[in-house]
Amino acid sequence: MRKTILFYGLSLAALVFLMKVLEYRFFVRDFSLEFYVGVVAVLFTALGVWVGLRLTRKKTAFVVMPSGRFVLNEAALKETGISPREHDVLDAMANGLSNQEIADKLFVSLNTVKTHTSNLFVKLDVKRRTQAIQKGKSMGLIP
Amino acid sequence: MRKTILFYGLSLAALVFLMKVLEYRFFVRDFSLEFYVGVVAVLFTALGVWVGLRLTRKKTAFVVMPSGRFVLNEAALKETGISPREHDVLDAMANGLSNQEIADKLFVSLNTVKTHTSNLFVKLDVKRRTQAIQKGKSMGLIP
DNA sequence: ATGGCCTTCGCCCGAAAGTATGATTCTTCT
DNA sequence: AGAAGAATCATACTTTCGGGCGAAGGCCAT
Repeated sequence: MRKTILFYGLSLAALVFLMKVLEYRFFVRDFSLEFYVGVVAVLFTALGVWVGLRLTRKKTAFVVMPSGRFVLNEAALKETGISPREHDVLDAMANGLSNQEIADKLFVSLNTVKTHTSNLFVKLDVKRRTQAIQKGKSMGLIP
Repeated sequence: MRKTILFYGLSLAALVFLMKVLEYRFFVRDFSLEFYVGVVAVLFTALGVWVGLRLTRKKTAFVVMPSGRFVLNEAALKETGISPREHDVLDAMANGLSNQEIADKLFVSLNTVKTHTSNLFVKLDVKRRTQAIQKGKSMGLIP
C-alpha cells in the first residue's frame, strides 16, 4: 500500500516537472495560455482515469474452508469478549433471521435480542448485521 | 449512452469556463502560474477519477481471489433471471454495504438500489438482505 | 459483600430497509 | 416499427434496525 502511494506521488512529481518544462518550452514562446492549460488538463484527466482504475481493483481476500467441518475459533471469541448468548444471536443472524425471529427462536423478547445485537456490533466493531455476519465468518466465529 | 457523452461534454465545457474565470480572477491579479495550473490539475484529476469510475462500472468483472478460486455460477444466474445490475447490488450487499453506500458506489440513486434489491429478493425468493446473501453464496452467485 | 459480568427487558426515537406503483429512457430482439 | 427487458428514478407508506438511555436479578470472584 505504501508502495502504491509512493508511486502515485512520484508520478505527480514527474508531471509537475513536465509542467515546468512545458512552461518554459512552449508558454514563453508565445503559445496561448489556453493551449498550455489544455495540455495540463488532458494530462491530469488521463492520470485521474488511470488512478481511478487502479483504486477500484478489488482485493478482498476470502478465506474459505472447503474441507471438512467448521471449527469454532475460541481464541477469537475471547479476544472479542463475545458472550455465549451473543454468539447464539450472531449465529441466528447469519442464518438470515430477523430480530423478531431470533427472539422467538431463543425464547426471549425482541428487546433482549436488540441488546445482544447492539453489544455484538460494538464487540465486532461493525455497524450493520450484514457486516457482523461477514466479520463473524472471517474470524471463524460462525460457519 | 448519448446522454452520458453529452454530460461529459457539458462538464468539460463547464470546467473550461471555470478556467477562464480563474484566469481573469486570479491569474491577472498576480497569482502565480503554478497555483493556477495546480487548481486546474486537481480539478481535472478529480474529473478523471470520476470518469474512470463511471467507465469501469460496466462488466460484471469478478476478480477471482488468490485463495479460493470462485467461479460464478452462470447457470444459476440465468435460472433466477438476475440482471447484471442486480448482481452488482447483490455483491455490494454481501460486502456489508448499506443501500446508500451501494448507491454511491454504483453512481445511482438510493431509490434505484431499493428497486434492485426488491427485484433481487423476489428472484431469490427471500425476504431480507441477510437471506439474499446466504442464498447468493450457496448458489455460487457471489464469492 | 461489593464490584463486575451476563442476561433479561423496557421505552423512545431516528435511520435504514423493504413494499408498491408508476414513469422514462435505452437497448435489443422480433 | 413495435414489443420486451434493462436500468433509472420518484413518491408514499410500513416495517425493521439500531442507538441511547435505564434497570433488575443472578452468578462469580476478590
